[in-house]
Amino acid sequence: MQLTLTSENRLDLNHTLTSGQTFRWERIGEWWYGVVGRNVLKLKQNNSKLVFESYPEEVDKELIRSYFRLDDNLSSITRKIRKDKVISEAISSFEGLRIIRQNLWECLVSYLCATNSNIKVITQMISNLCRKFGKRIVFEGREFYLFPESKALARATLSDLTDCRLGYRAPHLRHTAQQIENGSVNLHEIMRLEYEQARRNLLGRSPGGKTLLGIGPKAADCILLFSMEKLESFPIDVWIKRLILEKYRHLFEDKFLHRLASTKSLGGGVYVATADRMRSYFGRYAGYAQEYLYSYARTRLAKVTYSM
DNA sequence: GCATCACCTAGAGG
DNA sequence: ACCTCTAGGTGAT
Repeated sequence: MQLTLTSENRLDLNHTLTSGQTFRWERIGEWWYGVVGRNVLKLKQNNSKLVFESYPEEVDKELIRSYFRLDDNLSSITRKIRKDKVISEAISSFEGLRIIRQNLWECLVSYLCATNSNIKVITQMISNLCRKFGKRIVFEGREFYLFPESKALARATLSDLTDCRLGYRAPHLRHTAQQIENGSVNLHEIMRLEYEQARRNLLGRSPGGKTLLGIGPKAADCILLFSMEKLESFPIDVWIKRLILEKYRHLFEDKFLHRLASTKSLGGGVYVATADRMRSYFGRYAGYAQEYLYSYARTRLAKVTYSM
């Protein structure tokens, strides 16, 4: 099957799949292989043609369209977020980079695992989880695994999870899986709320403690952006922090910049204030701006540690 | 609220 | 060989 891209729904598969949003895609030769929902997907792009296959079920164009958010009018969005020279250069360097529409549960687990880690290690953790708890599918002689159901992770023993090299995240993940499984947290309901309200729910505290262990402001923003349709969400990780301290100082007061620079990990207050400012600057598609800036920062910015 | 600290892990650099 | 640091942070005190 194939799908024709137009200037309205331009897509760059490589930029999109290497942007650190998802941890489940692998490039083998000229094809990208990944697992989406119940199927293995195999994709390649020739200019405006997107060729795809799937297994075991045949997926239709609509699934591809939805997954890569091809209904977002990218040229209109980039026009709206192109506020300055920095973002402008980022957009030009990564044309066709899109936000991927991820599954709620998979996204939650992925970003719970992503705390204080790096892409390579995160990919390994997720892969271990899928191999241990997900359904196996053999396609073209290769093994693939579906993403495990919440039930499977809620029932998992702690040692099964630590075997997946999750480290201190293992009890967080099990607790979170149990909250989902017993219905005390309903991701679909949270998704229906407005950004602020949804974020409060993800970070929420209940009398007994935190509802979703392992989910802080950064992880919450990623979940909101990648799986809850909150395109205004602007997650701040170390790369975006570096970029802000280098290129967007003028948006903040000196005193605040000093605080931002001096804290190794962004505490709640500093994080929220920074993210709020960036959201108000870029507007309702701030999340797209963040993705372009993130790719730009990772490839262009020198690695400097800001500690004053 | 706000700092400080501990925490799994793999890999790089001294 | 060993340390130390870093990497898409969060939770407890």
